[in-house]
Amino acid sequence: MRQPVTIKDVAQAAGCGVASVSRVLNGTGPSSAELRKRVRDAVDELGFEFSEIGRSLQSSTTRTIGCVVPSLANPVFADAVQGAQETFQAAGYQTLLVCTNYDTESEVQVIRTLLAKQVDGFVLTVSDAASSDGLKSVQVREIPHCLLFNAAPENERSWSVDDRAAALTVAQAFKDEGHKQVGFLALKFKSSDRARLRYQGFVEGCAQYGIKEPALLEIDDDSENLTTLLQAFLERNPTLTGIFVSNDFLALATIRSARVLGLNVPADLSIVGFDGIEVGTMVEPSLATIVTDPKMLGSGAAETVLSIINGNRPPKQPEPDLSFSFRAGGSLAPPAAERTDGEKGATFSPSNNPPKKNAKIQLERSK
Amino acid sequence: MRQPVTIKDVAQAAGCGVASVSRVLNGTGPSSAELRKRVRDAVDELGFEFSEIGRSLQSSTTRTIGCVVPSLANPVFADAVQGAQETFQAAGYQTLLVCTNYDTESEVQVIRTLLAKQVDGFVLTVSDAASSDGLKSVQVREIPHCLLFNAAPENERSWSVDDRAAALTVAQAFKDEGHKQVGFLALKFKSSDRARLRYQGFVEGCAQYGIKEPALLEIDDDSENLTTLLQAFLERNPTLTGIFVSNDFLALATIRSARVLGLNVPADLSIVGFDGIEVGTMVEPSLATIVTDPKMLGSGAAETVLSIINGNRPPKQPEPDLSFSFRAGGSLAPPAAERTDGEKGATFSPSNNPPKKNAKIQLERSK
DNA sequence: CCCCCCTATGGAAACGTTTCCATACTGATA
DNA sequence: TATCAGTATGGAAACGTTTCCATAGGGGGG
Repeated sequence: MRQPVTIKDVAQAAGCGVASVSRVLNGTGPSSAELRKRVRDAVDELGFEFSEIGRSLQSSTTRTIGCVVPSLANPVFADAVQGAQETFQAAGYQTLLVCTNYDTESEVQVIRTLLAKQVDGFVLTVSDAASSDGLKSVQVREIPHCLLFNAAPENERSWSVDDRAAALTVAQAFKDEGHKQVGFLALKFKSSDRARLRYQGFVEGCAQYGIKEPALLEIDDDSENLTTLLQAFLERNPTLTGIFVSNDFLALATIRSARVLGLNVPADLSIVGFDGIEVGTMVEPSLATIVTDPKMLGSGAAETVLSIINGNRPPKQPEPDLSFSFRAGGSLAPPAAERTDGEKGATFSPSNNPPKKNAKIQLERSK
Repeated sequence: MRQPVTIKDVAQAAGCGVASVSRVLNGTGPSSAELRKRVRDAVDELGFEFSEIGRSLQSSTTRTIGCVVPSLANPVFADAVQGAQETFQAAGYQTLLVCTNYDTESEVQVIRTLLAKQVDGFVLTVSDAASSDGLKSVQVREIPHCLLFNAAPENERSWSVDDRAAALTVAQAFKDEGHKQVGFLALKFKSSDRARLRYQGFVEGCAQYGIKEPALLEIDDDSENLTTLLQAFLERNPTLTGIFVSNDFLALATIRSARVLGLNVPADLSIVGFDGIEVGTMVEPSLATIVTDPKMLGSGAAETVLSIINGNRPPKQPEPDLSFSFRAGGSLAPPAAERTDGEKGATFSPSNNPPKKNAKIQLERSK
């Protein structure tokens, strides 16, 4: 590695002072055409590029933003990060990304590290916004920041889905299909204020719609033995007809496990997810879920941070109750006992995009 | 934002010189117990933390790595980035992440920016390693780096799947099922050396196994109208019985489009994907695909960069032909005309995890 | 003709660290 | 007692920029 070509080398090669080089290259301050040429020639010859770190030291600004999320394995966060990163980049900022793996310990530590790196701002999804030490460090230093996916505590901004309201909607959907007893399944329940809010809203909604208080299944390890856990859960709650799963990915895994257990989704067990990832529309039956727009949220949080940095008014975010929508899908249907069409047990009945057996193209291809 | 507490403030508060503060805090050089206490007290009182940028200027090291990938929307890259990031973080390095959105223009530009930020190393997935200007900039500056997913040109290291060999395997799988004419579907074909290698290997494999040269369907826009394009493609190639799709996500979308067109997968059209994303095992029929381990690749590339930085021997990567495996799935089966079991047209026949209708749990729940 | 203002330029300070070097003190050895 | 080794400490340079300030020359207005 070699990169010892500094502004001084350019100045020497061009036969002028460093101040002149800086002025010419940055277009700040006057300079003669002749000097400009000499400087540019020297730059080309030496392949000079400014070092941002000298510049940062002087301007005490790094044009770098810290971005902290639990994981990229969940496409919700991947999309959000991408949205934030694009927005920042368009404004000339780079993004320093860290995943905490839902670990509170490392959450506070990485935030400290980013702080030491003198980032100009933060976009963060913390495990619990109300108690995060990492968030506190950011607050006391008064670094521009915005939460993402977290419920905003007092005096904080956050771009997020209204988890409680969304969960209410799910409860209503279960009610509309005639379910009387349902469950709630979440990963990392303890370390996520989002999962807690969803559960809370769901409990509330069930009460409101006359559904029995939902049974809670909380799993820690990464769905290694989801099938076993699900089986035990269903044996403990034999009259359950539906489960609200706190994210789509886990919901799909749950459907798979249900199948392994010989259950028909949705006839024996309805599943509703959360997030609205695209593959949910590609599977059979399609996944009923809460649709969100993570990329927009990430981008919005980024805009908010930029506005704080620039002293502008922060952008308006969508109304909380418009931050999500319910998407019907084949994985949610009336429980088998409730069915009126006698279809009980009809496994894999197509529930979206039903094949048109006689479609034009098939005829054409039949030879 | 306020953070004007520097080592000088600490020195003043502790009544000593800055050199002593540095020595005490970094544990370098001798110091008296009494001084140590005074310094630590001052630090606590002022809430001092080192600024990495002063340190970087002095040490000409940033403990920051540039990480460039096309997109995070594809879980393959998200996983790889996560793997790389974790490895770097464990070694005390932060990751500066940029997505190029498959745009060559911005690829070179962001690399320049990262270079100016004085990153200590790079992990990159470029659109075409053989011709990337961005990669060249990194090379001439002799910054430690490692490619990821790209085929390695001369004198370059890369952690990647052997795309060509994997595509050969796919061709063989099609042959084994009795397919005689197949197609290849890819997104961003032009701007990805990976897709090109897969195509090339597939063509080669088809020739080798006596399959007609595969028809190529290349789509640019994000599968907006995939169904229409697929329909036109199938009309142009009416005897096609299978398609190799260059990534799993697109493969799932293709299956959906095929269904919309009234086709039965796999009876009318077999699909094989590439990547091995987990949801491929959750859908019905399950997706036949090439399984890779992106997180491992990302982590490996990171290890390689670290070893270059530290002057160690780079880690050994898995043998090219062990970098992937074929996963059978319900989306690949003999073409309908070839079938011997008379099952033609049996839509949605379960192909994995077949429901055990009389499983214990179902009996228990039947009341 | 003097003064002032404008353009062009360079020197030097400042940003926050680390580290080299010098100084001062303490015992211990010769 | 003089010398030496070792510990404890502070001053100052260096890292690569930007920017303030000073200098210098030239032209125009009084």
